[in-house]
Amino acid sequence: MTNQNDPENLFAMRHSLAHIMADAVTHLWPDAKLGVGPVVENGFYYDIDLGETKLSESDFKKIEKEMRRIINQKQDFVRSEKSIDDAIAWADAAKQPYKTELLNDLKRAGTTIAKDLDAAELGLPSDDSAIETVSFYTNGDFTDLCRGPHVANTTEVGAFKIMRVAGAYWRGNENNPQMQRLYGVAFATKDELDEYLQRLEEAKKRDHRKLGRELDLFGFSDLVGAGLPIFTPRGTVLREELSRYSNELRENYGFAKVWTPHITKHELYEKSGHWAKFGDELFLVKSQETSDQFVMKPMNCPHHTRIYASQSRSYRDLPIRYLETTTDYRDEKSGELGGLSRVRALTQDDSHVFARPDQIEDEIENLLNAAGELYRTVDMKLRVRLSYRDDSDAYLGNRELWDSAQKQLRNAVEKAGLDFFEQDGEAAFYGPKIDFMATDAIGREHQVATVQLDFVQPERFELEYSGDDGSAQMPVMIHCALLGSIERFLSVFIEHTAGKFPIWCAPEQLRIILVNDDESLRKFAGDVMTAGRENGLRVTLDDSNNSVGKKIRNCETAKVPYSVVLGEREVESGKLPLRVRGDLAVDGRPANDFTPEQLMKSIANEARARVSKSSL
RNA sequence: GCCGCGAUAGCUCAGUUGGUAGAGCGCAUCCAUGGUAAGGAUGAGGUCUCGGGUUCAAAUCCCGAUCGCGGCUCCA
Repeated sequence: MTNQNDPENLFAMRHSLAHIMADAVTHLWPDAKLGVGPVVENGFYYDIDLGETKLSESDFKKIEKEMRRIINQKQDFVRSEKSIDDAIAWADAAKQPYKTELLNDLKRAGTTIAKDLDAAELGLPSDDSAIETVSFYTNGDFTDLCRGPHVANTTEVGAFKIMRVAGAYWRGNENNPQMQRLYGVAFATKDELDEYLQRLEEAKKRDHRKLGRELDLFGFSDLVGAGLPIFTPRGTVLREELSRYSNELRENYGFAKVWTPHITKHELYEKSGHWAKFGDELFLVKSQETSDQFVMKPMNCPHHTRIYASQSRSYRDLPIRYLETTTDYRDEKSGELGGLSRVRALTQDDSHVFARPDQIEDEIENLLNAAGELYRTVDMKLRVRLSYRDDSDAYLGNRELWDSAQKQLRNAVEKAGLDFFEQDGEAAFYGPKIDFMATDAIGREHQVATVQLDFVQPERFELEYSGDDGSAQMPVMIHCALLGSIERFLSVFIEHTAGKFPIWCAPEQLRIILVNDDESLRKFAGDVMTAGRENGLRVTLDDSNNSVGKKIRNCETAKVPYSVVLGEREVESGKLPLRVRGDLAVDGRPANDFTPEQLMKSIANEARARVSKSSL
C-alpha cells in the first residue's frame, strides 16, 4: 500500500481523475473533443471542446455521478505504448483532432514544441529529443494519451469535486478555438477535501469586496464605471493612513515628495515608448481650446525624468530620490477588472531613484529595508523573486550593465537577509527587477511591491549627470512602489486582516456607547469626545435608540478596536472601562479603567507607533 | 478583448408551466431607558439594470447594451 499523501501518489491520483473526468464527459457527450488534462495546484483540469454544448454548474453533478460510476467499476488503469505514427493513426480514428495536432507536433519537434503546454504537467517527457513512442492509459472502454503516472485502479483516486468551468483557448492562443476547461479539486481523503473546501469558505468570508460593503469602505457605481471604485469616509481613512505611512517611511529613507499633473501631452509617452507599447490602454483627453491631445497618465516615471532634467546634475547630487503617491489611469480590458485588485484608476505609492551605476546596490538595499519595515508593520511575511534576463535579445541596454546590476540586486537582497529565489527570463525588457511576495494570514501569497531597474528611460530621455572628470554620464533609474497600488494593497490587506484593522489605520479607533440618553451621560460623553479629538483620534459616539446589547453587537460587527460602554457608573467614577477587540488583546488580560485623558493619550501613542497589538 | 454564468427593495436573497412581486436585515415612527453580541409594535421602500423584440399578456422567452462573478489572455 502506498502512502496516500506522498506527493507522487497525489499527483497520480489527480492525473487519473482528469482521465476519468474525460472518460465521463465522453460517455455523456460522445462528440467531445479532448484537449489536455494536466494536474494543477490542489487538483486537475481537462480542456474539452463540446461544440455547441455549453457546460454549466448544473452539469457538474451529472459528470461527478458518471465519474463515480466508473470508479465503482474498479477498473484497472493499463499503460501501453504506441509508436508516434500509430498514435497519430489512433487519434485520427478516434476523431480527436486536438490529440492529432499535438502528436504531429511532438513527432516534428519533440517536446520543445509542446512548451506552451507545459510538458511536465502534461506528463510528457521533458527532453528535447524527438518522440518515438508515446504512452496511453486505458481503463474500461476509454483510452487516452498520457504519460501518467496513474494509480493502479480507479478505486484509488481519493476524494474529488468538480469546481468550475471556464473558457480557455487551445494552447493558450486566442486565435485558436476556445475550449471548456473543467476544473476539479482532489485530495487523498474526504477529510482533506472538506478541509480544503472549508479554507475556500474562509477565504470567501474575507473577500475584500464583501467586507468592503459590510464595513462600509468602498463601492462601485454603474454611473461611474467599471473598475472605478468610490471610497466612503471610512474607506478613505484607510487609504490615506496607508499612503501617509508609505510617504513618511520613504521620507525617512531619503525620498522627497514631488507632484505631477494627471493629464499630459501624449508626446511624453511617445518619447518614453509607452505610447507604442500600451497605446490602446491609455485614456485619451482632448483639448477643446488647442489641438493638443492629452492622455491620463498611466504611470509617473516619464514625469519624474522631467523633474530630474529640470536642472543640470552632478555626480555629487546623486542619488536623487523622488516619491509621489498619485492616481494613474489605465484602460484595462474589461474582463480583467475585479474588486480593488485590478482597477482602472490605481494609486501608486511610486518612487524613482536616479543613481550612478555604482550606487545601485546601496539604493536597492535602502529600498529593501523600507519594504521590510513596511511589511513588518502590516504583519506579513515577505519573500522576493529576483527576475533576471535570459540569453534572448528581447532586452534593451548593454549586457555589462545588466550583469553588474543583477549582481548588485542579489548582493543587496542577501545583505537584507530576505528569503529569495531567482528566475531567469522574468525581467522587464528595460531592466532586472525584484518582486515582493507577501504571505497573508491564511497562507496565500500575493504579489505586492516591486523594485525595478531601468536602463532604457534614462537613454530615451537623454538623462545626464557630470562625472568627476566633467564628462556626461547616464544615470540608472530605479522604480519602486512599496505598497504597489493602494487599491490592490487594500484588497490584500482587507483579506489579510479580515477587516480587523490595526489601531493606527482603523477607520474608527474608539466607539463610545451610551447606556441611555440621560443629560449627565451626554455631558460626560461630550467631554470624552473632546479629549479624543484633542488627541487626534477617530472617536465616534453611539447614542442611538437601540438596546445596549444591540449597540455592542453593532460595534463588534464593525470591528472597532476599542469601545467603552458609558453609563451612570462611569459618570460617578470618572473612569472608562475599556473593551478591546478580541484579536488585539494580549493574553486575554482585561484592560484597565482609564480616565478619558489617559485613555486617549494611550491610544494616540499606539496609533503613532503603528503597533499591531493593544498594550492597554 | 474572449468563453461561461448572473443582475428582483439600501443589503442578502426567494419568486412554480409567461397572468405586473415576497422574506430577513437596514431605514422611519411609536412604546420600552437599557450594563457587555440582536427588546417590542407599526410603517415606508421595487418602471423586477437599461433598450429593443415575441405574445392578448413578460421579472419570467429571444436579441443587444451596461454592470458583476469565474476563468483564458494581458499586466508598464
